[in-house]
Amino acid sequence: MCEKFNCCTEKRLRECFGHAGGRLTGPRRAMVDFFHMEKGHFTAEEVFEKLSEKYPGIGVATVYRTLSAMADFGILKRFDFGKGKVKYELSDGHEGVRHHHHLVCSACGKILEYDDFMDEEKAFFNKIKKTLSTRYNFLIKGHSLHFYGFCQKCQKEYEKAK
Amino acid sequence: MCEKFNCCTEKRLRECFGHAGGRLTGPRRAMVDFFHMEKGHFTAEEVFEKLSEKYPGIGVATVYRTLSAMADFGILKRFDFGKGKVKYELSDGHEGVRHHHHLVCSACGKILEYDDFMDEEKAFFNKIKKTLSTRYNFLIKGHSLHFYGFCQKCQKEYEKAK
DNA sequence: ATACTATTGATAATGAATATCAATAAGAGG
DNA sequence: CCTCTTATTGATATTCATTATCAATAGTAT
Ligand SMILES: [Zn+2]
Ligand SMILES: [Zn+2]
Ligand SMILES: [Zn+2]
Ligand SMILES: [Zn+2]
Repeated sequence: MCEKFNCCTEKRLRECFGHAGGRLTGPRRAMVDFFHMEKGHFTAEEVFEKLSEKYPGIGVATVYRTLSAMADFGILKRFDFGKGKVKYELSDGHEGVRHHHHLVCSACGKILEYDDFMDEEKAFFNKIKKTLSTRYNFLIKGHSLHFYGFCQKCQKEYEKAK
Repeated sequence: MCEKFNCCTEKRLRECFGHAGGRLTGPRRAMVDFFHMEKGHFTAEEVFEKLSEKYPGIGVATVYRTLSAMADFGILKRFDFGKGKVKYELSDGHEGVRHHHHLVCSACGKILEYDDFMDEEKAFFNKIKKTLSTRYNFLIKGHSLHFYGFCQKCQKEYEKAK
């Protein structure tokens, strides 16, 4: 199962789940597999529904719990685009996942990814981080950036409404 | 009341509230005043509590409705740092409010503001926006950027836990 | 002042996320 | 492989922020 993904070894997964003796259960393996196979951004509800097909009987609570654990540990990245539902995606560093940001449609909620300008961004943000850390006595662990607006499909409606 | 703030004239406020004949009511004036006087970031609940002192009897529903209207129109800026509660603050362009971003403490939720590097940021983001708009057919209306990590007070506890 | 109707506020309802807890199953040890 | 211990599961109840409902109220035009 998870051994297929050398980005998430069994050892790493055991660390992830429970700081003292986390068990590698069926539901947890299924969740890990899900995010390694299906690329994209999912709400807890979506994970529950899609996963139920392959893993019937899984409970909603387990999905929420496992998502939290994986996000806290760093395997998943948590997003909150302000639509009431939190979304998760495989974090940077996994096979085939590069650091990227999102274009979020305010109308239909569609999410586009981009990874252009990442070198320039890195240079800029590193400089910022260094200064802010010392100036505000703040230990920076990460950043969140996204652009919001309207996707191609929703632009016409927006122009009409305005 | 609101006429005190030439950044939000009565005309502008009437536009804000209801696209056809928005009435300038007591609660609405009170909300506008609140955000012009108290600088900072507030949840709906906080606005309700603090405002209740000066405007007894105001209802929660009205607070939520008015916050949404003001944010949709652009007087307020809406934040969602993923703590379950949405926060609002007076948007850029109001007297004494400059474009800025936030350092959010993952432990205690404290929010620090910074407006350093805004010229460089503007240059960088403008370039990005132009490219992304055409490349992804996306109409960009704004961006959201924040750094998360640990404030001075919470850094020790974090190091201990890790 | 009168009438018309947008708005209010008390309250019910929604819905995402979390807590509860008996039943289950992972893993250790024999 | 079997047994025991206990972390984890999943059905369910619960929380809590936000939204919907609707009769009463209050802006505003005449
Ligand atoms: Zn769209
Ligand atoms: Zn993504
Ligand atoms: Zn803190
Ligand atoms: Zn701010």
